[in-house]
Amino acid sequence: MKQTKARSAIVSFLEKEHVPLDVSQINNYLQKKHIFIDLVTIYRNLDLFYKEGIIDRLELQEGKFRYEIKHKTDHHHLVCQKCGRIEDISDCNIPGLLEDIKKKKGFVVKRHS
Amino acid sequence: MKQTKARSAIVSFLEKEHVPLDVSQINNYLQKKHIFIDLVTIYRNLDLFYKEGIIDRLELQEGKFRYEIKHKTDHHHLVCQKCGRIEDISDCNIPGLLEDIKKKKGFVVKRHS
DNA sequence: GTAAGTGCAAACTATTTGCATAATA
DNA sequence: TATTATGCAAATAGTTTGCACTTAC
Repeated sequence: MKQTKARSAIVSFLEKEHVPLDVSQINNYLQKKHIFIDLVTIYRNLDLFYKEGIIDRLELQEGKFRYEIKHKTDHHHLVCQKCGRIEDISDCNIPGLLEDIKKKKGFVVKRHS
Repeated sequence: MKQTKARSAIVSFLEKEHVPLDVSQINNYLQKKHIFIDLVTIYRNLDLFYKEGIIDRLELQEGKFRYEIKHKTDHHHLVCQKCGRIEDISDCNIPGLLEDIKKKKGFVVKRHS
């Protein structure tokens, strides 16, 4: 993977923010910083980062994807219905649940949301 | 809410199937049964059913919504990466988790996925 | 009869693809 | 220089809206 202006800018924005961002938020931020990157390039790089396991991609019932730098610890998101604020929760005993699922349902969970 | 051919057909299909269906699956089924309902009408009725609490709406990381008749018991979905089969899991102690979230984070969970 | 539902056309949002040009290693 | 990345245009998928016509109650 080559290092480019587009990639550095996108990754460092995702690292700075700690909430899941959608493509238009990323685009607006870059424009404000006078870093001009085509929307298509943003999409392509987010796909790449996602496939490489650098970022997570999630849906929060909005009909679009959001992206965030992969945390060390697994977690989920709380979204305030009034102000849209997003917070993390990380103590849901996911590993125990995944083990249960494997035993009871025979599914090995590769990814969840 | 008035009873119409479109609504009966959509609800009875959702009741018959027990997996979350997307709009094109619903549309294909209706066409096969020679029940001709505009896509827009399907969308409008699914929105209505969702707002009325008759059905659930979920996203399974596909970039689109799926709908299913609201179960009595809360549950989540296992999606097979190879064949796309969807199964339910219902024993994840969600009520306990929601109680924890209220205490620890101050969020009252109205809806989750 | 009147309010609510539907179809059709068109718009809109999110995302993807093709191809020629440009930049990285 | 060879490969990979980017920009621009255009296409596609999913969903929503406006408006005139139709149907349920």
